[in-house]
Amino acid sequence: MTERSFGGMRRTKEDVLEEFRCASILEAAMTVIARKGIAAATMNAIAAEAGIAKGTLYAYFRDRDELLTKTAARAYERLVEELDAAFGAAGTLAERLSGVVLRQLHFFDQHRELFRAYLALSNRDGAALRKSKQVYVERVEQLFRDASTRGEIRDVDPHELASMFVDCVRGVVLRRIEQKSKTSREEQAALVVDLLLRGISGETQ
Amino acid sequence: MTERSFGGMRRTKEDVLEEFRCASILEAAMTVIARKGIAAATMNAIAAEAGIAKGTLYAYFRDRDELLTKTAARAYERLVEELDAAFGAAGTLAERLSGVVLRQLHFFDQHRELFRAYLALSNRDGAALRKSKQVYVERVEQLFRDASTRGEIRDVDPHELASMFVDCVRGVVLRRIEQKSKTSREEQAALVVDLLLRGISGETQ
Amino acid sequence: MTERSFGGMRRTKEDVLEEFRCASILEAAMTVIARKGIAAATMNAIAAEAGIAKGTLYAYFRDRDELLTKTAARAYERLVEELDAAFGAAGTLAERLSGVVLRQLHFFDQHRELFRAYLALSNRDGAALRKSKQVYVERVEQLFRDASTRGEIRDVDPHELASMFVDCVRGVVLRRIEQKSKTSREEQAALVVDLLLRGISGETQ
Amino acid sequence: MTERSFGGMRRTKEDVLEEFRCASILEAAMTVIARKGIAAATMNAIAAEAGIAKGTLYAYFRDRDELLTKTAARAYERLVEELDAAFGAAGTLAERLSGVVLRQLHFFDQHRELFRAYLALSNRDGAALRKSKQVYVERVEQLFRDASTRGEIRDVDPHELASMFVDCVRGVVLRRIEQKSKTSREEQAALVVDLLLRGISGETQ
DNA sequence: CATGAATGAGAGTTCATTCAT
DNA sequence: GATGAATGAACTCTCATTCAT
Repeated sequence: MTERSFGGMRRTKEDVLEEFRCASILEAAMTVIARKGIAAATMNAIAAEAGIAKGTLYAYFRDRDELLTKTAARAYERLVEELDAAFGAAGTLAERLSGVVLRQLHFFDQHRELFRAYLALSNRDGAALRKSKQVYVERVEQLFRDASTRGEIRDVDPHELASMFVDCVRGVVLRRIEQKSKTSREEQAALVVDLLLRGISGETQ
Repeated sequence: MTERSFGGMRRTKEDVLEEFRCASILEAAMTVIARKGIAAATMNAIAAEAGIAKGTLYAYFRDRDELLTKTAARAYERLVEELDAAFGAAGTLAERLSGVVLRQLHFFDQHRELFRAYLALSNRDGAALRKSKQVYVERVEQLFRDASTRGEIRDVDPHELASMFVDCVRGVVLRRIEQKSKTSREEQAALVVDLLLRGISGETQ
Repeated sequence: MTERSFGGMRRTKEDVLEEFRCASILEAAMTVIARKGIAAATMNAIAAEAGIAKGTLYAYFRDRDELLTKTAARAYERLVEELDAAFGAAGTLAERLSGVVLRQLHFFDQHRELFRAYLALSNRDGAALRKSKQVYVERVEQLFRDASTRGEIRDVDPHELASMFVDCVRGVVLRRIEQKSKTSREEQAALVVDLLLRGISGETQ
Repeated sequence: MTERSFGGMRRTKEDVLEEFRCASILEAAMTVIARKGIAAATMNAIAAEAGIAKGTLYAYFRDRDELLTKTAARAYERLVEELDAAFGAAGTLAERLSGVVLRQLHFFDQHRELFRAYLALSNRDGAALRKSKQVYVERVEQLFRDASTRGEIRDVDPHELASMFVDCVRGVVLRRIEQKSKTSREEQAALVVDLLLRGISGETQ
């Protein structure tokens, strides 16, 4: 059971190292983008931030485009990881949605810089990015499907619904960061969810 | 009636000319961005599109950044102009919102390329842009204020409401363009407005 | 008859300027290549030699490849210009060929550095180069055609003949430069021509 | 019979190994150059072709320059080996020269790619290359010396003669490859030799 | 010794900006 | 004021070379 016993193990070891390097480069890219925007995220700057040589970047990513696209994808993954617990929580739709929004507000309150990276990166295109974005949206979508199954909500295209929800939350975070909103996270989360659930029609309902 | 007679007039004349030049440069910038994206919108390309010399751009804009930011601002103005009639129309909130969404979907269906410019430009920052964006949001906001006054809707922060509405519509347009949505504009508009008004809670309401 | 009289004239003026710039860049390229070889002929080095900025090169040549190929073409043109009188001279084939060889030896004795450029450049490919090379070979070819018409030589494919002549002369120049040959130009020229005309068979002929 | 018993033997053994390694690296270099040209012959590509690690190249060659120069030298050696039989054959000068040309045409018809390597490499300088080139020329030279001794040809500097012959043959091969000549190898060989022997003067001889 | 990940100097190229005309 | 040739800083990307494993 030594490392030598299984060739596969050694392979894995190298893979782990490579993965680790990739990850720290992506991390560095996110940091730089968060700090100075995407245009200033030069290969030079990213390499410096990662503490490696410029040329080394090209050992892990074909070119700048691939690096940035994968950075975007990684950013979405990070968000999904962060929200995983919230997505998996039990409760009514309202409770679960509130949980998600709250967690997201919390996450970006703590990693304000990261949000700049999201905005800057989310317009890029590329299969990898689209896939990661999709994963995120699908998690939200599932919440609505569940609620639909349980008869909690009326019948609406869950993909469109999830997309709109995501758009709204993104906007809320943006405004929160820009305007240093004084409203508490809880209130903001409640507002979004309340609107979505009850709509804005007159009080009589 | 010599040129000297009315200094003020001449001033104005020149101003008009300057404004006209500015406008056509911004127009050219939007065209280029729509066609090839923001990265390809070099000073060269914009000048060529505008039919003037590269150096002349600097007589009207301090640098590329100012030019792009003002282009973004102008893009929002264009949208507001386009939607002016819809904003001013009479009717219930639902009717008016539907009108706005519909008009916007229609506008971008016809000027699909323009939407690329919006996306590309909307993340820039700068006072001019913020102001134009704000004008757009405020027009929406007013719709909600009116409805609130008339008791059509319950009491919700109209600014937040308007912002979310804008976010949602933008998302709808984006998905419409990306996925070449088959749903009619009318259906999509109705869906958005319906959701916003009634929420998604169970059918019983 | 002022310059303004003819739009065409002004046009020409600009063209002349452009042509002049191009020419001096090509000159610079040849100098650099002659001095350090083709690999060291970087855009930087060429620009420095020409006394202009690196970026300016790209106003006159699409990229390095085009610049180098045109440099090669220009080098052949120079040679042809240099040999023009010799090609046009009257006399027997032997006299004319001797004149050509002699002139070429003379030319490269004076511009020894240039020869390095020829060697370095002559292996490149590209239509422009091929054409200029062809012009050179065709001038030689014509000498043989004339001689053939006049019955001075037996019937041999003149293109092949010219090519071989060119190859031989090139070799002679090369050896002359490398070994700092002590033989006089006249002797060397005579040798080449004599060999070509009489061949090397036994004295009895 | 331990390893220590014959230091000399071990030395030799290692030398053989080293020589073998060197040879296969040079072989690999030639293959790469023939396939993609000299510019694409990176240390990486050569190592990959040779099936060894990049760093190992530096155990056998000081740097890229030495490797390429020795590759050029090796290329000449290969040619000489190929022509060895032809050089050693009996017969008149005409027969022997024809044999050499024919063999060379044959060799490059079969290894057309190799010729690219020759052209690309032949302009390099360095003692090793010069020496190998010289060996090749000297073999040709010997043919002329023999013929001279036997009174077959008139008295001409055999080195110059050999060099010109080599230049001509190179040219013929080049044109043959470029223009996919339809003439048979035999005819082309005969032409070259005939010209050299009899010259081109009028038929009357 | 062989390896190949890491290095970093330096290549080609682009383009915002300036300024003499 | 308009022009566009010229600039040169800055960018992406390559690759010969080194050195810890």
